[in-house]
Order: sequence, then C-alpha cells, then structure tokens
Amino acid sequence: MVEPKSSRQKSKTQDQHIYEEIFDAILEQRLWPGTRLKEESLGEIFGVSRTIIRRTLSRLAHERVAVFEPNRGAFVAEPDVSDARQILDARRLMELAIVERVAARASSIKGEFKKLYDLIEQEHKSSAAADRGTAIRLSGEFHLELARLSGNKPLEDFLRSLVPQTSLIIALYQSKEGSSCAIDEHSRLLDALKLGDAQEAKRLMGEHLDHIEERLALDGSPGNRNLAKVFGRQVEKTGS
Amino acid sequence: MVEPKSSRQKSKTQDQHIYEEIFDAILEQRLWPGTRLKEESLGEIFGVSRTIIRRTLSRLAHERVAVFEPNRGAFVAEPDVSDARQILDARRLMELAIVERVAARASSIKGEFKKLYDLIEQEHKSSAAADRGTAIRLSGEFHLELARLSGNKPLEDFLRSLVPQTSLIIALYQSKEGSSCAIDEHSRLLDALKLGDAQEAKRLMGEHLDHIEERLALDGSPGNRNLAKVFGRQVEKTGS
DNA sequence: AATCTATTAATTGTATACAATTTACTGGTT
DNA sequence: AACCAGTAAATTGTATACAATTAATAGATT
Repeated sequence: MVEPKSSRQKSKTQDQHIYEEIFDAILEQRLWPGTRLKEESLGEIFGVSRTIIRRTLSRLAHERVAVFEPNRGAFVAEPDVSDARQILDARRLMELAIVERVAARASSIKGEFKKLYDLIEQEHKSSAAADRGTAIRLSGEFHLELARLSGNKPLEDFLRSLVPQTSLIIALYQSKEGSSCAIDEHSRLLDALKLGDAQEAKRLMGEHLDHIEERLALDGSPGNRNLAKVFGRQVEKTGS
Repeated sequence: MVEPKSSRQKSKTQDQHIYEEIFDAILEQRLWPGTRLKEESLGEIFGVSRTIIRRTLSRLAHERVAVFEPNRGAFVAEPDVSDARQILDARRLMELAIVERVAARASSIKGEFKKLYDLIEQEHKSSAAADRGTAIRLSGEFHLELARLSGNKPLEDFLRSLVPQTSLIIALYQSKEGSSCAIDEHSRLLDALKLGDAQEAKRLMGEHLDHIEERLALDGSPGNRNLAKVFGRQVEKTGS
C-alpha cells in the first residue's frame, strides 16, 4: 500500500487545515472582530465548495469565535464588555485548573516539556523581530500546549475556544501596548511546573492573567477603547 | 406585521428542536452509547434533508456527545474509562465553579430560583411515577439551569456538553441502581444557594457528585460493568 | 440634493445529484 | 459448514442547483 488515502480521507485534514488557517489568523489578529466571512470567497481561497467552508464556519461559531447572523452570514465575533468579562473569568478558572493538573503530572510527563520550551524560544525570536502577530499566536499556542499536558481533553477543548476569544477581546479592548513581559512569565511558570510546584505555578498563572487583564479597558470608558472599535467596523479582509 | 417569520427563519428553531430531541433522548437514555445515527432516517423522522441533520450531528459531535467515524457515519459516543474520568473531573470543576458564582449572585437573582424549584418538584413526581428516564433528564436540566444562573455563558455552554456526556457514562458504567437521593440533594443545595452560602453549597455539590461517581464502576473490573456494554453493541434505535 | 421606492444583483439557506466508500449479499471453493 | 471473492445495495461526503433573503442600485419624488 503506497497511497491508501483517498481524496475523501484527506477531507478531515483538509477541514483541519482551513480551520487552523482561520484560527491562526484570528490569533495573530490579522482577522479583526466583525470581519465578514463570506462563504464563496473563502471557498475560492481554499479551493473547496461552500459545503466545506460552511462546516468550518459552523465549528468556529460553536466555539464562539465566529457568529452567524441569520441570512447575513458569518462574522468574526465581537465580544462586548459583558461577554469579555465572562470569557476572562472562564479562562482564569480553566488556566488555574490546567496548571494544577500539569503540576500534579509533572513527574510522569517530564519528556513532554520540550515543546513548551521551544515555543518560548520562538516567542523570544518573534518578539525580537518585532513580529507581533506571530508572538501573540505563539503565546496562545503555549497555553494550548499546557492544556494538552493537563491530560484532560474536555478542558483542553474548552480552552481552545477561550484562547482565540481572548485574542478578540485584546484586539477590541487593549488600551496599553503589550510589553513583552509575558515571555518571562511563561518561562517562570514553566520552571515551577517542572518542579511540580502547583501552588507557585498557580500564583504565577494568576499574575500572568492579571497582567493581560490590566492592559484592557473593560470599564466602558470610551476614552480607553481601541479607536478602531470606536470609529466603526473594519475593512473586509476576506474579499477575493 | 402578523407573520413576519418566513419558512427560513424557522430554520434556527427547527435546528434547535431536532438538537433538543436527540439531546433529551440521550439524557433519558433512550439513545444508547454506540447507537448509529443514520442521516437519512433522522431526516425522514424530522422531515428535513440530510443537510440539516448533518449540521445537528456536527454540533453533537463537537460537544462529544456523538462521534463521526469517517465514511461510516455518526454514532452516539461511547466514552471509555479514561474519557469518563476526564469528563467527570471537568464536570466537578465546572459545577463547583458554577455553584460558587450562583451563590455570589444569589441576592440579585432572587426571582430566578423558581424554575429550579419547579424542576425539583417535577423530579419528585417523575420519581414517584417510576419514570426513570424523565427523572434523569430533569436532573440534568436542573444542573443546566443552575449553570444559566451562574451568569457565565461560556461555563454554561461547556456544562451543556458535559451533562449529556455524564449521562452516557452512567449508561455505560453504572453498577448499582441509582437511589433517589439525588432529589433531596438538589433541594438542600438550592436552599444553601438561596442563602448565598457558597461554602456549604460547594460542599453539597461535591457530595452530590461523589454519590454519582460512587455508583459507577470505573475501575475496569468487568464484573461491575453494565452487561449491555460487556456483551456488545445495542440494537439500533434509529432505523425507520 | 436628499429621501424614498422599485428593481436588480449578490448572498445565504436548503435540497438534491452524484461520486466515493462501506456494508450486505450471492455464489463458489476448500 | 466455514470461508473467501466479487458484485449489488446502502450510506456517507462533496459539489451544485435553486429558493429565500438581504444588500446595492437606479430612478422618481419632494
């Protein structure tokens, strides 16, 4: 058997690929909240019919990263302040639970920490190269890899929807420019995890999330809001 | 405007209806783990094309209540022991967090507790009538209503996938028959919540979940497993 | 010129047609 | 009788066609 995979069995990986492209675009903030996701345009871009695109959009909608407006199509989600608070609350709950579980398993997954160190290194590089988009995405991937190491798939899946949603929140509400402190925070967190120090790891994760939230203006004072959001919708980035 | 809704705007509620029918069938354990969900059959039952059914199945698959096997179709999920442990772990985390949040908001949502009392009453009735399926479903709805009152939609959505998954776990691994203690537990939990006593409410919820887990045989000893699971797949319940 | 209305174009929502694959069945072989 | 191959039927996976709706445009009216 040289090529056992038919054109149809590619479908799942094909699906996954399209999903990840959009996912990454949101993480890297190339795809802005409110951006229209036109089905035919996306179909042309990825060389598939609307059927496939529609399934991908449906998945994104289920993860609350996209929203379907009836008869108007799909758009990148625009979480309002209330949504944002709920998402960040849920994320904190998840991240602390994940860190706790990773710390508890630390001794039995020693070999699995390598990818986390690699991600941190890549983050450093992207940050040094002032490649903000990539740096943000890698930061998200760090958290997702942590979730994977928790050994709890439901928690991992849930975080997979919260991470891009956080990205949208940052796009909409970040007032101060993000200093690159996050990288060192990841490093220190990982050190604590490797030692299985759940208490310290949770403390560091809590602080890490505090720092992310501190940079946001969720108090509703328009002065701090992202100008793009204040002055209206973005240009479509999906058109052919 | 007498009838502003077109045939297409029914679609969303139509979708929701089909989803809930299957969801309830799983909660009530009329739909057994491993049952095949044939697209055309379901389409005939609900009077829609495979397109709609496929979307519903896709949603169920995303919630891990159903599973797609490539080129073979969708089946009701059959969580293995490892899956079960992760699901129950995640569910405990969620339920405790939810209870905490409901307790914190207790004073500002006083009027919203009515539905919970109604559900408990219905549970009593179904239990008295020996209507086990309905009783189980109502128990699930109690937890979902609680999640709604947490005021955190992401957490609510996540629990909405964990509750039917728990139902599947119970179907597969419950060894001892469930005594009706759960009802009183719901009552006492609700009393604590109404008072805003988070500590006590969490304690009660923890015990409640302990009791559910105690009745399961997740240790892998086949002697305690559900016979239906041991001796193989169930009869299809989906055929026309 | 601005606003409203009618018409056209663009887009989504659903059903259906067809291709790829799996499952069931039949007949033959050991 | 059990087992295997080959064929037919059933089922899924994808693309496409068409209907319903929304958005865009042009023309008329104030």
